[in-house]
Amino acid sequence: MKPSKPTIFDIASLAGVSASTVSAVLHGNWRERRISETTAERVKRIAELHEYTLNRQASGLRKRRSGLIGMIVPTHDNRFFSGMSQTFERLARARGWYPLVVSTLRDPAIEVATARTLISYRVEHLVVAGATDPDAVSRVCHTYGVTHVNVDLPGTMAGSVISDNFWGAQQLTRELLKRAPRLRASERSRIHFLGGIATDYATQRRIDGFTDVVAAHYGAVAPGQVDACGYEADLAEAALRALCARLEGLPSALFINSTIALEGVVRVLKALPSEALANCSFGCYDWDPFADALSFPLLMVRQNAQELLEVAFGMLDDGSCEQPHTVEVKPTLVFGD
Amino acid sequence: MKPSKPTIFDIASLAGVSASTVSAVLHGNWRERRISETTAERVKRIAELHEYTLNRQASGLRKRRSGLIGMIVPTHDNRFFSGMSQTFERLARARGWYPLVVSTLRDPAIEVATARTLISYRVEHLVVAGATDPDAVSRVCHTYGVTHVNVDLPGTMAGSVISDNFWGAQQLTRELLKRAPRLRASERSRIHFLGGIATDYATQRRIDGFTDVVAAHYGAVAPGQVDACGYEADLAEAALRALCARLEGLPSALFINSTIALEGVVRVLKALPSEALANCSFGCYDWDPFADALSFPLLMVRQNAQELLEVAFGMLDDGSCEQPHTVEVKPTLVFGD
DNA sequence: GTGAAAGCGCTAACAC
DNA sequence: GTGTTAGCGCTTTCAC
Repeated sequence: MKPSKPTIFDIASLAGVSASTVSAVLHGNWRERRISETTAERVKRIAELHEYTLNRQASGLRKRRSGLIGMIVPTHDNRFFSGMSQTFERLARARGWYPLVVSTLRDPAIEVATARTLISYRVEHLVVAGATDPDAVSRVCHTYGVTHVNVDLPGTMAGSVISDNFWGAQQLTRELLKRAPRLRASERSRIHFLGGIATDYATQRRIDGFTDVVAAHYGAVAPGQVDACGYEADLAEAALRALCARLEGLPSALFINSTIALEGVVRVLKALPSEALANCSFGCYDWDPFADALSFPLLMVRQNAQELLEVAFGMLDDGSCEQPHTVEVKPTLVFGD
Repeated sequence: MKPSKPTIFDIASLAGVSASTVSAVLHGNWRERRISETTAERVKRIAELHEYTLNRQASGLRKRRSGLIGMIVPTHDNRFFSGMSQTFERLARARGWYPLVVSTLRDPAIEVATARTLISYRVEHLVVAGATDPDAVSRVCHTYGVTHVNVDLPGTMAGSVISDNFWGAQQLTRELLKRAPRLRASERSRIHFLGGIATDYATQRRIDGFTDVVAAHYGAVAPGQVDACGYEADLAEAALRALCARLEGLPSALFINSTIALEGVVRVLKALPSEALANCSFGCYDWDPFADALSFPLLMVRQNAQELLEVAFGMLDDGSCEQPHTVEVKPTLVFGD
C-alpha cells in the first residue's frame, strides 16, 4: 500500500552495476563515459521496469541546482495575471525550467515571505509580477543571490519590464476623441477618466497619457475630468452616477481604467436607452473577452502578457536583469466592433 | 555579487555550538533538548544576523518530507480553475503545506508527465482538477504511494469530488421555465440546450438534468432541442443563428452550457431589438462576473470551488481519498437581477 | 545540556 | 568501461 520509490542504488544492484553508471545512463551522458551499449540498455530497461524516478530533492542538493523558476503574482483569480501564469509556464518549460507560480494577495509582507520560501526550495530565478513592493523582494533576492526581474510594476533594484501605460493611454484617448461626437470647444469638459487609484504607478501614467492627448486637442484638463475613484465596481458605478447627475447626461467620451471599473459602468448603462449611449464613446484600459460582446461599441487596450514575459526571460537569460532599468512594452488597441 | 547562503554549520561555528544545536533551536524543539535559554537566544540572533534560511531540499531529503502539495489544473487562464487555484493555496497554507499549481492544457500525456515531475520533487499529496484522464494520473500516484484526490471530473481509482451537474441543470431549467413566457403545449419545442460536448461527463449530466425537467413539464424532449455544438464561442454563435432561422425567431428558453458559449450567444443577441429578447429567458451553466452586467436578465449557475476543495482536502486529511467514491457538491443558482 | 556521527539519494572527480 | 568515494545541507539517534 505504501510502495517505496526505488533509488538509484536499487537499480544499480538489480542491473549488477554501480550507482554512478546508472546515473550516467539515465542522464544520457553515458557515451562520454564509454559505457557499453548493452549495459546502458539493460540499465534503462530495469529502471523503466521498476518505474524509477529521479529524486530531485537529492539531485538538486548535490548539483546545487533545482531546475525551478518561480513567479509571484498578486492573485491567480484575475484575467491578466492568470494569462501571465499560462505564458510563464510555457516559456519556462521551453527553456528547460520547471515553473512555480504562487500568489501573494497584493500584500508586501506575503510577497517577501513567499520569495523567501521559494528561495528555500532553491528556485534559481524569480519573476516578480505586479508586486506592491518590488524592491523589498529585490533585497531578499540579492541577499541570497537569486536573479530576478520585475514585471508589470517596476522596481528600482533590478530590471523591470512593464506595459507602456502612457503610450497606451494616449492611443486609447486619441481613438476615443476621434469617435466622440464632434465636440464644441465649450464641451471639452465632457471627456472623462474613471477608475484606478491616483497613487498607483500604472494609473498615474495612464492619467498622464489621457491628459496629454486631451490637452493637445482642447487645452487644459480640469481636475473634475479625472476621477480615480478606486478599483471596485461599486465605486465606479457610484462615481459615474454622480458624474451623469452633474453633467445632466453621459459624458461625450469615457476612459475607463480597468475591466472591474467597466463592470460598474455597465451597470449604469444598462438602465439607459440605447440612444443615450450613441452620444458617448467608451474605452477601457484592459481587456476582457466578454466586454467584447457588450451591446455598445467599446475600445479596449490589451496588455501584451506574452511580450512582457518574453522580454523578462530575455533579461534573465542575458543577465541584464541585474542592472536596474526599465523596458516598456506597447499594449494593443482592440476595436470592439 | 554571488552571496552564498550560510549553512547550519556556518551558524554553528559562529555561535560556538554544534549543528544539531542550531537545528533544534531553529525548529523550536530546543526546550525538550534542554538547551539553555542563553545559547538558544545567541543562536537565533546569529542566524537572523546572517540571514540564514533553511535549505528545504536538504531538509526534505533528510526528513523524507517536502512539505509540498501539488494541484494540476487544465489551464490557469480560466475563471473557474483560477478561482480554484486561489482557494487551493489558501486551504493548503492553512494546513501548513506549501502549494504548487501547474497546468496541463487538457492533455492526458502532460497530465501524467506533470504528475511524475511533481512527484520527483516529492510532493506529498496531489489534487487532480479537471483532468482529462484522472485514472492515468491515479496509476502514477499509486505507483509512488502519493495520496491524491480528483476534483471537478471524477475518476474510478481514487476519491472524487465534483459539482452536482444533474441537480444544477435541473434547478437552472426549472427557473428558466418559470420565467419563460407561458408556453402552449405546441410550443414546448421552443426550449433549447446549447453548447458543450455530448461525450463530456459534465455536459452529459447537464443534458440529463435539463431533459428530466423539461420532460416532466411538457413530455418528451426532441433531439433537436439539444445542441451540444462544442465549447467555442464561434460554434455557439453559428448554432444559435441556425436555430433562430429554424424557429423563425428566438426560442422561449435557452440553456447555455458555458460562459464561452454565452459569448457566442451574446454576439447574436446584440444585433436584435430588445423587444425580441423579452420573449426568451436565458440561463448559463457557469458564472462570469461580467455576464452579470449584460443588458438582459440572465440566470447563472455558479460552481462552488471553495466547497469542492474543502471536501477534497477533507478526503486527503482523513485518508478516505484512497477509496474510490464520488461526492457531489451542489452549485448555486445566481439571479442576474 | 550538548556534540559526534550516520545517512537521506544523488553526482562527479578520480581511480584503475 | 566501470567502480569507489566524498560530499551537497540537514536531522536525529546515541553518547556523555
